[in-house]
Amino acid sequence: MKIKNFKYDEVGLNRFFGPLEANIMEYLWDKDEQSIKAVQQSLELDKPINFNTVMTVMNRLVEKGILEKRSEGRLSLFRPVQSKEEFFEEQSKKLTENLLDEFGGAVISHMLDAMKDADQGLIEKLEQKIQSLKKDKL
Amino acid sequence: MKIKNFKYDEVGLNRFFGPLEANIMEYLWDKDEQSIKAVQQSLELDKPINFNTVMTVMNRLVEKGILEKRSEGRLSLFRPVQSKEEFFEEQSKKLTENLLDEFGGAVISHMLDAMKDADQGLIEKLEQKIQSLKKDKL
DNA sequence: TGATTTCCACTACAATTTGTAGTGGGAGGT
DNA sequence: ACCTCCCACTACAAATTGTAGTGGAAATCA
Repeated sequence: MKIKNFKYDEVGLNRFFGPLEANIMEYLWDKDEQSIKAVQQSLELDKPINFNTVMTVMNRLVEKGILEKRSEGRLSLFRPVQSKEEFFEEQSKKLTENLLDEFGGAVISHMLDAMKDADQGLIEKLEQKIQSLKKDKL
Repeated sequence: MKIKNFKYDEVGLNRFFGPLEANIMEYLWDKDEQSIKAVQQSLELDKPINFNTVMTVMNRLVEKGILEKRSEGRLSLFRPVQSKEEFFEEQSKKLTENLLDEFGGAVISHMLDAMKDADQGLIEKLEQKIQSLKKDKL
């Protein structure tokens, strides 16, 4: 099932997940494979959270293909299918492709506008990339 | 309220709206200010759609700040706040900024990768943009 | 062994979003 | 006075996300 939405008005993981989901993913990406209890106890440090609530959301993340579930005896252990880096890599790639498909050249303009005030090095890098791309085309 | 989500697995207006909302917006962007009845009758050509259904969704679009509502006697007329071009311009801009904020340079790489297989004209355009950017910096 | 604790499955409910549609009221025409 | 048209208000359904109860099975403890 994977990710379906990119939220404008959130930041980081919250762009892709609900707030509780995001906290769970954050923890699991930090700690790798963990039990529900471990996750729940960690979240509990912040504010009270029911064990069953955490369990339900984690199981839903499994259904969505975000987490993997493994049984160790009667204990269930959960782990992200992708690393955080892989996840962000994939999402940024998909979003970029989606944006280019949908809006084409306008995205390029916006991108350069946004970069103009910012990173000069990025523009250099971009230029080099373009040069090498042009060479490939010949 | 405005737009909150960008949907990966849809296309065009359906990335920003539900399917009925999208049809309504499509029609209003084509025809400008229209009554509910006019919209409903147009949609009806495709498949049966209840007048009240169209009305409810249009009123919600007003609440979201997408449409403007005006009363002409006892008739209500609706019109998009932005032109379709303005809308896409704003969304692509916001999304691009969001993407750069969130993922930085990775987006540039993905962009170039995506472009490589595709649009040669886009690369030219990009190069020109960079040239003019570099001039501005001097 | 019997009681208690731990962990999980199953189930259910609430809020939000989007599509759907009924009821009823007021305005205008016949 | 009646009928039609348009709208306001209300309600319900599916999906998504957060929340949590009940109960069963396994492990632990007395």
